[in-house]
Amino acid sequence: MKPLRRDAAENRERLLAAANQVFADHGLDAGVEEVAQAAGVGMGTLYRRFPSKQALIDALVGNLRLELLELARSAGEREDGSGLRWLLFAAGELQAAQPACLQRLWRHSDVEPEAVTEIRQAFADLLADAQRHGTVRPDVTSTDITLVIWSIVGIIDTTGAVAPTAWRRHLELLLAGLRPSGQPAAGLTEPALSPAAAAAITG
Amino acid sequence: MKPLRRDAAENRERLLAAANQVFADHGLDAGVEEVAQAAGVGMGTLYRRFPSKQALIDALVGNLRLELLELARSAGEREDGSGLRWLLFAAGELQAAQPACLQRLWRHSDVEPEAVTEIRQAFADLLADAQRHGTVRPDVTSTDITLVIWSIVGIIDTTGAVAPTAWRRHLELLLAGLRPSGQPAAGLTEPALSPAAAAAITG
DNA sequence: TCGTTAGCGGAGCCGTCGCTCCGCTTAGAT
DNA sequence: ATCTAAGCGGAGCGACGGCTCCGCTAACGA
Repeated sequence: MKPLRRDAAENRERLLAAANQVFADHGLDAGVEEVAQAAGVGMGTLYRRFPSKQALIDALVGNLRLELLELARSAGEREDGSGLRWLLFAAGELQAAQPACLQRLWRHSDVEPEAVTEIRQAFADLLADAQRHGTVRPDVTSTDITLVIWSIVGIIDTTGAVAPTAWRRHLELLLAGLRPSGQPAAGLTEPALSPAAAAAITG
Repeated sequence: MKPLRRDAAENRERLLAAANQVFADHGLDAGVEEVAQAAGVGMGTLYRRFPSKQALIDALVGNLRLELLELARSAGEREDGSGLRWLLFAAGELQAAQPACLQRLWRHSDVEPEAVTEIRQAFADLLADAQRHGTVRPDVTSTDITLVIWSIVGIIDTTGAVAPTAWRRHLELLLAGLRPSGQPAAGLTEPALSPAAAAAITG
């Protein structure tokens, strides 16, 4: 595998950035021509670098999965039981910042599969850790954490364009649901979604 | 507006049922021809009854909104503070049973808009009621309930095909997050999603 | 029973979008 | 400075999906 010519490598990066932007703005249904134009290159260039639109999307998904893996590893270094909460918020930030391929991120897709399993394992370990520290109620399982992630994805997908931080409020409430009996509810730091914003989405 | 001929009316119903089925199975991207075949009618019949694919979808959305309005009204009759919880579960059941146009249900769309506002008002009233009864913590606002609904939609959208009741577990945890400080956490009645099912979705 | 007309089916039209092809350009080695 | 092959752009091809059109059928009032 010879290294790419300098201009070609630069165009590749531009394409990825443009695709991220375009798909985030107009959804994955956006046309490839729009991506090429946003990157300032021709269709030929796009298809020389990525054999299909799907491959382009996969590249974005792969990058995102690797970034998430990074986060999962740093979360694992925390030993005080706060890693789970930290990782959930960090993952939320990442996803809210790059909402282009959210669905694909957590659905069956062959890119970087080992990253996904390692991330899942990290979440399981962090959950056990939190339960050991008494931060999370004992009847919660690791698939419940998966549900938490999926729900955040759904919230970002719905509200992201209008209220990019609304997912935090949702996550805070959800984490409150994971607290053991007897613990007082933590105050909510993220302000509630404004009714106007909600109306803008629901119509 | 003259009433439809008997066979025509029957075909209209068949089309709605078929569309619901097909869209639920293959998403809204499913072709109109598939819908027509599932209904056992020709394309002409479909387009005589519904001027566009969008109109067909809107009809489904409208029906769902009206059914939901029904539920919201019955929930309002409960005066013991349990209406909110009841309505959330009832709405979840309805949505899980008819996942065809879930996204459109709660997004800007001009069909039956007054139903949507009435439903939203009902949720707000039920929330106030629950807070008066001390079932829900006081710092929760009505847009938080909107977030709850959106998150359920997201969960059903993700897990519906593999685990049609997983959303209940999620809702139970979320409701636990709404409980005031000091109240013990209610036990979870819905079993956790199996790791195998989760893996089937995430890959 | 008979006539009228709403209703029916499905081949095909047309716009869209993913993708390819090929003649020109230019980075980078010698 | 020169050469060459990797890279480039964008017109255009083919497939697909929403929608239309028109000759035939049958519901239903008289």
